[in-house]
Amino acid sequence: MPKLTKTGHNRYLLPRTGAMQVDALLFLNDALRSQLAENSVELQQLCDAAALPGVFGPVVGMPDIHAGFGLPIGGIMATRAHGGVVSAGAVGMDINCGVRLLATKIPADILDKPTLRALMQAIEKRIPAGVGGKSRHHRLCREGLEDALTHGARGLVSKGYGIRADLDRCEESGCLSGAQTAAVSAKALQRAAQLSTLGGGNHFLEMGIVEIIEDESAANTFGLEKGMLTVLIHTGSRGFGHQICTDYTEIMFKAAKNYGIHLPGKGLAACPTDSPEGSNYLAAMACAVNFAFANRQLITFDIREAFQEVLGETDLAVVYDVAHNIAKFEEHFGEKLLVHRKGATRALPPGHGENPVCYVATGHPAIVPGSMNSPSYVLTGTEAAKESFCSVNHGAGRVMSRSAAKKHISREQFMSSVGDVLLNTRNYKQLLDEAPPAYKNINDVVDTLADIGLTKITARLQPLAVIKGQGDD
DNA sequence: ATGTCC
Repeated sequence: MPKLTKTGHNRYLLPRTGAMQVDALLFLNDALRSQLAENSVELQQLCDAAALPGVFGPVVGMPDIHAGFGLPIGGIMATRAHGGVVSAGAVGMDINCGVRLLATKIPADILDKPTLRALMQAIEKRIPAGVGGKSRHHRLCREGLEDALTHGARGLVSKGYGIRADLDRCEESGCLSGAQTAAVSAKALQRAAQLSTLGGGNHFLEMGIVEIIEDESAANTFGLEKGMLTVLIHTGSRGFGHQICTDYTEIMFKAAKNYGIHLPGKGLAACPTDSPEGSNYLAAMACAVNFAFANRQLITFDIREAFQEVLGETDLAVVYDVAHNIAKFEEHFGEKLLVHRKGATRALPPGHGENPVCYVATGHPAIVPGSMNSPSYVLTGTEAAKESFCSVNHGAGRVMSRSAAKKHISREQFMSSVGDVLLNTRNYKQLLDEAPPAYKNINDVVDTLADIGLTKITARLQPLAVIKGQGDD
């Protein structure tokens, strides 16, 4: 493995060596660099990805990088659309894990704690959270599933679960083309009954306040105003996407040798993009992408209903909905590429034609969720971000494994790290692996990119009330 | 991330 070499401010390189076809490029400040061990798993994973056939360099590591299954989380791997490979593990288990931000016209300071608690309860009553969990929209899951998988949020809006403006403010307008349910296993389809559930792990629903505005003009365009209440939805394709990743990792792992592909491990199992295995994966992946868009659309519907019940208010406007685990065909450096973003958020620069019409002048918002009491960010892409295939980070990134967090974070540390934020804690021990000390400092992570012009900060959101999925104990 | 190992 090559030595991690500093090449500039907040900039490191793993120069191509051995089987690597291309370099790996990382963005780290001094604090984040010191948290990354030489020869660490995440660095090895970047080098492994750089050795796949048809990879178009560099493989990129974001400042929130940490070890994942195959490609690290916080990793971007572009492959040639023709002559390259697609890897299920390089998209991730939670296909189209992503965030949707809603803006309200409600000044956050008029909501006292009992009102916030009432809103939390009205939301929790409607949206199952935690591992497992069955949808309360049973009829939709039964009769509308095919439509949700092929048309995503668009299918739901046409059924009355939202408005046209919601779709205008979603990546891909809430529907990724190319979805084919025939490419999805029966086992995965069974797990699709989780439509409109939150899930566990790092997923959450959060009410927050627009605390700082750094780019007044972009904030205006996005409908964000200082002091106003926001709602952030962080979830993905649940057991459905998980099953598709598992299924196709197995299929690709077995088929790779037929294409003469040497795999560094199962996590990066890959097949040619135009092979039957590769194109079937992309057709199934699109179903999971659409499932997640539909999931966030239904959750939006439920949250609007909850606000109606408690406040008599349904004016919750979608600011944007963006994936951070996805593979998409895009053009970069004049080449047609398949960009795998795993724990990385697309951030197109101003003027880029793929922006939604309403956001062409600013570039679409790239929404970066914090964790519990950590702030979330609204960012935009820049011309300089073309270096990272128009991508920014996706969160803070783990600094402690789940098991290490459960072992080392004390009750006192947990309580003080949560501070004044209202949390639906049933048993704090279940939330230790999600507590802020288990993560890197999100301000460091965002500043690492902002300092070198790879992104521009629009606004910072401070959490007020957070709903996390938990088990029964 | 995940019916946290069919």
